[in-house]
Amino acid sequence: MSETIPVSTPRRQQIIATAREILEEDGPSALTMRAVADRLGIRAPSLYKHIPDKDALEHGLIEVAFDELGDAFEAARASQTDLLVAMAQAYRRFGLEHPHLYRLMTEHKLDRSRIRPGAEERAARLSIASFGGSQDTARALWAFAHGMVILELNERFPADAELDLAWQRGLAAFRTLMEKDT
Amino acid sequence: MSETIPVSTPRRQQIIATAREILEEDGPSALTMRAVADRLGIRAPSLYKHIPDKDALEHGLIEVAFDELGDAFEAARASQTDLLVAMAQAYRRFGLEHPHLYRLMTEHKLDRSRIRPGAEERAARLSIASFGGSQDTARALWAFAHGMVILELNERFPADAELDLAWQRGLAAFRTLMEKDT
DNA sequence: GTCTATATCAAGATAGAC
DNA sequence: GTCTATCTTGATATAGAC
Repeated sequence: MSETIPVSTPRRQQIIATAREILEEDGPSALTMRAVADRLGIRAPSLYKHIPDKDALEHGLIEVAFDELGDAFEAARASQTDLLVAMAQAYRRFGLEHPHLYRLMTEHKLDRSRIRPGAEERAARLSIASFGGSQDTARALWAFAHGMVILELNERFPADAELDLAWQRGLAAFRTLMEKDT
Repeated sequence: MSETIPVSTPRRQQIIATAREILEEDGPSALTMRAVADRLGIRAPSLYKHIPDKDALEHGLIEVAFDELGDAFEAARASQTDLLVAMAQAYRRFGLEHPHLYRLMTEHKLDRSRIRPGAEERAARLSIASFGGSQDTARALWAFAHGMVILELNERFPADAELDLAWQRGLAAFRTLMEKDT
């Protein structure tokens, strides 16, 4: 017999915000129910009156992340600089400024039934709609951007690699392609 | 007072091979010292006579993975088809055929002091030397390939996405660029 | 909505005997 | 080289009182 827990309450939002602080500051291994409770000044079991389980907590974080990435994309679209460059910069900046959050939202399969419908779609739509390329090209471009961000986060490029230049080369490649695309 | 354990013994290789089976079959959460020992018919503590700790075991797996990826690149270079396409196919195939191994070797920072010097370099050298592009372009291309593989493994593309086409678009983009490169 | 107490589980690793 | 026994740690989650 499982209790029904409302999806959105102030306390729940507070728990997710606290979880986010811990994740961003100390990484995923520090994100435990106990750590969240400690920071809120309560005991871990009390959390379960507000949120069903840890998985729900993580999906709450993913939801927030998609919302903020969407916000970043909207701001980039409004900027006056080259659109492709502006969107790429927004994406890269988000990843570098929120590495643990970025990993959380990209490193695993996503159970879309556990996040608010539309959260992911909005970010995807904003990123794709800006370009003239085909869907296939948009997917390839996303793969490039994700690869650049995650390999940088994982420190896989040589320490002296000029990643700004690698971004430029990649974007130049796709720009050429999209001008030829539908 | 720590015991010195030889880096390469038959038993050690056997342990790593067993660990690989478990990782590939059942994923990282199944890869425990106990599971490895069970499959070998011994007790977990006995493993520590042959390998220092679990981290060493994982780095042994990463080493094997780089060696095999290097082999795949060599085979691709010898093929008669378009080089860029052949290398990309080899990379993608490796990732899809060994998803857990691929994740293990790419998802984290790499402590290069714990793998055999040259293992990573060989794979990198084989992949880069084939192209005429700049280093920056090579890095962008790697990011594209990694992004395509890991997003496919994480099922992030729509189920009906035609990933062959996305690969084609991305490779076409980089090909155009490299023809203009140094 | 919070608490205490507890169930449950599982991991990596060491000591010391044989 | 393998064993048994054990240490140490830490996690998610539930029951039931207040």
